[in-house]
Amino acid sequence: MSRPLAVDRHGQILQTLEAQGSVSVSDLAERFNVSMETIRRDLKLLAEEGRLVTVHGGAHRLSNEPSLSRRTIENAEGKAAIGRAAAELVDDGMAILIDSGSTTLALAQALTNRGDLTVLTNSLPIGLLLARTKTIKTVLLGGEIEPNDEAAFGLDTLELIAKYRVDLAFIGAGGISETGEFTDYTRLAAEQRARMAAAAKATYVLADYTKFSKRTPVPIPIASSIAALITDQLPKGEPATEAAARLWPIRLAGSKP
Amino acid sequence: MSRPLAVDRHGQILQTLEAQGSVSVSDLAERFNVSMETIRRDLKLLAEEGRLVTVHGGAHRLSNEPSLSRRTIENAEGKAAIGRAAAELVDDGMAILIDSGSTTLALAQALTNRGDLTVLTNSLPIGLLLARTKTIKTVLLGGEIEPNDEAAFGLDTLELIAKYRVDLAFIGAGGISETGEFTDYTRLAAEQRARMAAAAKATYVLADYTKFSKRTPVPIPIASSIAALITDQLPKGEPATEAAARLWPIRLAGSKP
DNA sequence: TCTAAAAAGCCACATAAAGTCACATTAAAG
DNA sequence: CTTTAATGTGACTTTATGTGGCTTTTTAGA
Repeated sequence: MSRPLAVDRHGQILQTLEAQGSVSVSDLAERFNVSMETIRRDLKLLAEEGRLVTVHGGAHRLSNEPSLSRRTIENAEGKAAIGRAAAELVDDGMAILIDSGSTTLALAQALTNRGDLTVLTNSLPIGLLLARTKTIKTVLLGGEIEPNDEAAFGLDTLELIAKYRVDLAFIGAGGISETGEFTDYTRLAAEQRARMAAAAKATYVLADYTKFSKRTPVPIPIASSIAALITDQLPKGEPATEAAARLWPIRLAGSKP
Repeated sequence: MSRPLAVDRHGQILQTLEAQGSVSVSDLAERFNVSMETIRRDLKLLAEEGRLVTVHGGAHRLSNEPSLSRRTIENAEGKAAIGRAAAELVDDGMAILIDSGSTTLALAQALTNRGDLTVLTNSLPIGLLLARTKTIKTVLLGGEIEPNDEAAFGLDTLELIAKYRVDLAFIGAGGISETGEFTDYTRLAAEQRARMAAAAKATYVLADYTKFSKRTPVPIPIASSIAALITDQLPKGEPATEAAARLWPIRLAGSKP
């Protein structure tokens, strides 16, 4: 008795996955008239090839598509406006430093059609994005990668930052405290952002309006002054809003280009 | 007794393949009234001509859609096999170093379902891929990004490499010389790969068969010895093949260790 | 929140289909 | 009539799949 080709099954599994987003082991077993074990072996194989990810009970397609990672960003429009506003501050020939984060990623996207720039970043998505332009010289500040940020943090990163001097630094923040200070989730991240600021002649903080209502534990110890906070809107009623306005110059990014 | 022409059979096999995407050995044997062995010989021949790819039980046409990211990768199947073979050398708890390149990316893909590993890499796609697993601790060896490799090279990278010691290093190569040495495109890349090897207790070179016919200008000055060259097949007639086989132990991916 | 049943996963083993290789056979070519 | 290329055959190896026992995860109910 001849046996149906396993590759056909694999192809159809991937095709189904493409259409439906996810598949279950039991459905596939029934559909192809094979045992669940066989389907599991198929999925395991395809997962090893990086064509899907297995989950309990089945598999789903990998969410590597840039559309998805962008789709999940909170307040994407506001962040894009901030990114465009920040990009206007960057002149040709400058060396700049871009911190990790979704807001700073928007800045990087606004810079992709530029040339003659040197950009230092600890963010993998930003580094990859800018390197692909082939016109922007990109330096990745390496170190241990924090999976949630998809960026490098740690001793190595701090040492690398110390080796460079840039014209501008664009840093993010985890939140803004009632006293108007920028705060972060961890001591390390806060220190690293402070060092980034110290390596630049001028530092801009990029934070969209959602940050005004977020409280994170560690203040970022910024020694030098901040050139400005760039944000999209100032929420009224938040104590952080007025306190920050007293401490730093604020630039409001125009929403539409 | 007259015998039907083999070329006619070959043509019809390819035609069927074009229409159906895949064919099985047993179907073809029945259809042409020849033995399975004959069909296998046909498929093997056509596969060597690059007109189809054989799979267990039959064959399928190549130009399908091998996923968006790996579409442009030459000899993706061979590289995937090398990646899987290399992944078998990695035990839980190890710290390993993975060089940039499409072959080493295949290794990273084969490692995505693993945990309890520390991986150092200078490649952005590899770093991003492994960081997203959230189970593999990833360290990005930063530096200036080479757009074509999407990986970091340079003084910073060299200094970072020097700070680490790993169990295994997996490095790529631009080509293999007539004397069996591994070669690279630039002096810097060659030096960096040598330093990677020096940071590891054991070093494996991953190079698929296409490298045996590529000549690049700079030999990689590997001081310590190479544990093995992992490749998918050894092209006959290439002077590099025999020379390399005399210099290094060779592991063929797909065969047993 | 805890607990037990159900579902899913994993592993080792069994088996049949598929593959490989050496050698025999046969048709075509010289 | 020999030589050669293609094909078939049979022994053996490898691969794919199924099965059953056991563990892990999920779900539902107390």
